[in-house]
Amino acid sequence: MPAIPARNTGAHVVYAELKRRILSLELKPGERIYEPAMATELQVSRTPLREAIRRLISENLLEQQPTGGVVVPVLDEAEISELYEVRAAVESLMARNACLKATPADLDELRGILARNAALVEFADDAMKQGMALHARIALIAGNSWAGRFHDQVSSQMERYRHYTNSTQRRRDQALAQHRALVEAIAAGDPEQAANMAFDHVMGARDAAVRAISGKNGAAS
Amino acid sequence: MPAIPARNTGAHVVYAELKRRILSLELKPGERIYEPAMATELQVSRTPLREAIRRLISENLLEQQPTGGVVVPVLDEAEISELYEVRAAVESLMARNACLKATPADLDELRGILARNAALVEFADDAMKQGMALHARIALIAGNSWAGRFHDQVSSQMERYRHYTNSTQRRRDQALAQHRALVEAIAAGDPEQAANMAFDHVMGARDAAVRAISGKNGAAS
DNA sequence: CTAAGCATACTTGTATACAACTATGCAGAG
DNA sequence: CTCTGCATAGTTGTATACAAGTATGCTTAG
Repeated sequence: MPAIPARNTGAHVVYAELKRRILSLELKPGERIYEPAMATELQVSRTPLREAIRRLISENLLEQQPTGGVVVPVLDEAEISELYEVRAAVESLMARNACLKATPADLDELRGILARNAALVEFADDAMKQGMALHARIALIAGNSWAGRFHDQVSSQMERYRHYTNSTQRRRDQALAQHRALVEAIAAGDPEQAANMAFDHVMGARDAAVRAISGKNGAAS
Repeated sequence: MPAIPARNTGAHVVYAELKRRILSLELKPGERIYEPAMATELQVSRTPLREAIRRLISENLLEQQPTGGVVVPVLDEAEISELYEVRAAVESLMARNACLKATPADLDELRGILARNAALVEFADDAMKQGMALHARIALIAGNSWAGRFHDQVSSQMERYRHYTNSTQRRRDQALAQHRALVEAIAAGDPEQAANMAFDHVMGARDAAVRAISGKNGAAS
């Protein structure tokens, strides 16, 4: 029982389910959504379904066609690079702010996450989750709710590209080292350096992702 | 006649009208929206109205209350600072990218905007519009559509705070000088410097806005 | 055989009716 | 007098019926 009961309306459930399917690629990019069929499948009427669809359109997780009708946006490889860049900009800001606001307790927390991260560096999925945990914690310390919101949106979008950007062991080691350096920069109280480290770290991830993709394409074609 | 017919459904019209009222503060912060009354006023049924409302909630221009019912979000002065920071991060990224991609023609375009801006520096409203035109052009040159989207959202939000942040003549002169320096940094092809100039420029605007607000409050209380 | 026009089926957009839920005020017990 | 419980009015959430628009395939003229 959450402190705030948190409205659990049908439209919300449908929204969550559709979002899950989109991010997991269960709903394939390019696929069109027909309201009556989907409503039947999800056991609701078209009204709450439409509400969920509209919301997903706002979040760029569905696309309205000029002719009327919605489709799952196609994956555009060039977009990955853009998303990483925006994430870099936002995380850079967060690192800067976190640096200015972090308490000793916050620093302990970050180092704790780092330690857990180090223990899991060889497992791709867990390592990624821990990495996200670190960034999430920094976001919290930074205390800029708008930055947090945009960061969440970008992260959701990137989720769809997960399959393209599988990390290598080498890349994970590098990321861990960069995370360590970032936390130490925050601890040192140098906001410029913290911002730069965060930016470069994410941009490094971007480059790795772009290479991974062009590699796959190059091999395939 | 636009090349793309651009679906003009009732829900879209309602969306635009509500957004206009929210941004202009015609709908006052804290005010609740009752669907039947608003639907009658806008001469549509509740269905398209609700669709518009949902979309505005997604964009954080309306707020859903836990109990059910939507209100116009209250203006929180602390939020202005957050919004400026996010804008700084995004514009900084855009400046960096624009620097890497700008063609000679692009540079001419930017300098042209600067010239028009200089001519209007004493008129607060026009100066602001020209300033936005410059940033919009840079966004276009940067060619990161996601950054552009987020930038638009932040700009919309800031619109609501316009009344608080009236610029002074001194501030406008300073902004013009910074814009000139930014364009020259882009022209010089130094992405780091361009990014830093854009960041510092917007952060300067943030500080001015924060001072203006605390000044008003200090004087009032 | 090709292409234009039309009829038809289907999809989305809107209105309205109904159900579930929330808040407010009053009555009555403590 | 205060607080609890309930009745009632009003609001939001959902379903369904209808209207408007879109695409598809057939028919027919060239």
